[in-house]
Amino acid sequence: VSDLAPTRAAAAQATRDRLVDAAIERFARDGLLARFDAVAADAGVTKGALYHHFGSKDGLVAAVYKEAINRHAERVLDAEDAGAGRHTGRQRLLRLVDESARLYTSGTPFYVLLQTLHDAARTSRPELEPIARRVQARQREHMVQLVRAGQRDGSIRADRDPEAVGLTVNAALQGFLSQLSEPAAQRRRWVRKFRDLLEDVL
Amino acid sequence: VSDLAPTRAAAAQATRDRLVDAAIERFARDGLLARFDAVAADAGVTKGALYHHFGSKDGLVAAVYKEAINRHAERVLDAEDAGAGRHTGRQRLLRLVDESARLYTSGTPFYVLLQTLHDAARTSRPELEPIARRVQARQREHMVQLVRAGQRDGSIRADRDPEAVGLTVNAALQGFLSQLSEPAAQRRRWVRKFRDLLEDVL
Amino acid sequence: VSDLAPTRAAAAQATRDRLVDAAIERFARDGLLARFDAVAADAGVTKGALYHHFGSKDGLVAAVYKEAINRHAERVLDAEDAGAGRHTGRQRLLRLVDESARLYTSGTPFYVLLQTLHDAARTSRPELEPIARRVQARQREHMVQLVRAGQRDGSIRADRDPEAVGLTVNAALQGFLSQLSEPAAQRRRWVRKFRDLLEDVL
Amino acid sequence: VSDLAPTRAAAAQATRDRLVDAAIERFARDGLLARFDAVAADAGVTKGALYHHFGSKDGLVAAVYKEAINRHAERVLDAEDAGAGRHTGRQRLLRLVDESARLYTSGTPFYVLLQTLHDAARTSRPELEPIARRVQARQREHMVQLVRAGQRDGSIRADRDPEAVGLTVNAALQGFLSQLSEPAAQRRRWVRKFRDLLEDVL
DNA sequence: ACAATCGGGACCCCCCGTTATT
DNA sequence: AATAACGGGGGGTCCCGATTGT
Repeated sequence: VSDLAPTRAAAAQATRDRLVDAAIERFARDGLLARFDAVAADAGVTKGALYHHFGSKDGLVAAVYKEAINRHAERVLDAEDAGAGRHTGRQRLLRLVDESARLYTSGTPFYVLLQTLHDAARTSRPELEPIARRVQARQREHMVQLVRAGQRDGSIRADRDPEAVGLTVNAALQGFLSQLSEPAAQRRRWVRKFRDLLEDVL
Repeated sequence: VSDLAPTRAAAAQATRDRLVDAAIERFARDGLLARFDAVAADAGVTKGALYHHFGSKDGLVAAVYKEAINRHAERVLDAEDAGAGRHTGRQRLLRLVDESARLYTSGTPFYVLLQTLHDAARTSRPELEPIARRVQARQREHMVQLVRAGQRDGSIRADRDPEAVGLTVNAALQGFLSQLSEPAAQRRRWVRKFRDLLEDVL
Repeated sequence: VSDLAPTRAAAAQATRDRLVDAAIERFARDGLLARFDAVAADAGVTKGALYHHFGSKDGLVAAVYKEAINRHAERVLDAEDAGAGRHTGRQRLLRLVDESARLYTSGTPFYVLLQTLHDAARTSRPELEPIARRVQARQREHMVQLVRAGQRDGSIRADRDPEAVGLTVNAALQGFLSQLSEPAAQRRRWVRKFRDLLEDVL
Repeated sequence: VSDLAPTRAAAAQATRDRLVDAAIERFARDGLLARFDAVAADAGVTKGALYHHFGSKDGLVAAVYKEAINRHAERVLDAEDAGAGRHTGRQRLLRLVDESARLYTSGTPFYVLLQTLHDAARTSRPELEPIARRVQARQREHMVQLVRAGQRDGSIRADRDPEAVGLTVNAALQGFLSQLSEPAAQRRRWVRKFRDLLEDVL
């Protein structure tokens, strides 16, 4: 008749989503060491449900990581193509830099968490490494593609090695943004200086 | 009296050193979550000694962090002034990049640990933050100084903003080297490309 | 209507049988602490079905115990009357000893499980006790009957107390066969020695 | 000066002993599934101390098993040599049978526990197997020795195979006494009948 | 200075049972 | 009849720190 009444599978999916959301918030505030059932309690269910959906705490962390990555990617890609006027490779590259800086320095719990997850993947949680590798590779390739596009449309100097430029921009951006201990204003100032240098170099 | 026989204080210092060394090795292998008495056992003493010297586990971690930073700084500064010929700012900057890359991609437990400590300082262990801030600040300033020196001796283009260049090099280096999941060869290749780009830009 | 098409009830019975079979295998391998849904998964259904058929885990264990006892009894009684020639009480008694030894030392999961269930009935699972008592009583009586039959047909010395002999044979057999930790060959050697002694004593 | 003040090591040993005693009582009443800290609480300490002394619950169970075996062995060996008059092999063998029956049918928690531990060693707790094997082997050998001694001193018929007799007595005894579900009076009656048969056969 | 022992809390895992659903 | 989601409690492990002794 109608799907006004949530079907079984839909309700389960909703629960799962609530759990991921709750985990993002809780992990962002308390770190990845946050208690297992605190997350469940935040989502209004019990540990049993959490265990049912994710199998273990590691499973939950992995799910959160994937979800966080996807949400960030969506935002950044949206920004890249936003705005009026022409979209040269150079413009898109700079917009990506700006938007990444804006988001990561926003100080929102979400980006604190995302940074934490990236770190954990490299150090304390090797099981997240494959996920991290994939997202890093995708990001690097995307950067290099933007440089190549810029060279094709004439907005970026053709005598630069596109791979060198793309990788460097990516690395510098990461380097700047991972200095979480510095105040956001400071980091933004650095990125601006970096951006100006970039304008000269491209 | 005489210090031919090792004084009580000297013996204590020796124990303390052994503990720090053991902690570096153990943390490098098992991560910072390694057990408190595993470290002590490695050093041939018991937990009591550790507690006596460092007060708490956090105290030990902090001591290890400081020690690791000092050891790294020593090595890198040595390399910067090594070699024959003139030591222009440009040369010293490039040597610093090379040597940092060499060390961090060496895969030795020591550098795995150092990276882990940097990460922990910004995410899971806020008490390490002050230490991290100081070392980062020193590193950034040192980079900028090298660029300025290069501009004074004519080895680096004078129309670049020295702060922008120094900070960017520092950030990019960190970005490249923190990708621990990538094979060392890969990371070294990236740094080489970065170095070539740098030669053009400076 | 017709029962050409398997009726609902028949399908249910088939599921029940599959569950018992799966439980025998799983319990034999992992012990009675095996997980509830592991059994169900082995049978290709979920926990719910198990709960539906047996009410609880204890219910399943009890059902398995009864089933295992029946299967064993069938085999042993078959063997007792097998073979050509006369079937004196003595012969039947010795055949029962031989066959029991053969089966329990076979090392098949089934007999490992049967032994486990006997043990559990007397220690950790008092609810199985009534079942165990019945089967033990039946076994003892059967032994004594065989001795009495042997005395009637002249194959066993008449001056022995039939109850003493029957109970002792039963007990000794249990004692020998419950030494699961010893290699089967060892246990079989013991039973052979016991059999030889028995030939002299009967 | 004096050891009135309990030295450190002695106090620790006392704690350890209290823990073993508490575990014996608790396990005897509630089975081996008894809670870890219930034992500790009974002994007046906390889980931490228990963990310190035995490493794990399995470690505690193993320690309890060993201790229980030793206590039983002491009692039974004492009884074997007790009483006035000559100590022929035959007498000692029969006394051992009597005393074992008396103890195991005493219904004391201690012997319920001992039986439980024997069972667990063969089924649910393979890590106890080595301990069980050793004690069983010792018991078997002891039985056979008694028969041999009896044959040497003329109290037991020389034409019996001593190994067959010893092993059979041992096995039958185990078989009788492991029928925990039967009332003690019943089991004692059986053992008496067995004893009478034995008198005829030896 | 260092050792040995003990206190104690927190947390994840585990798994059984039940309910709503088809 | 059978499923899948969910509730919910309990236990062992772990490990830091404190105390007491030497």
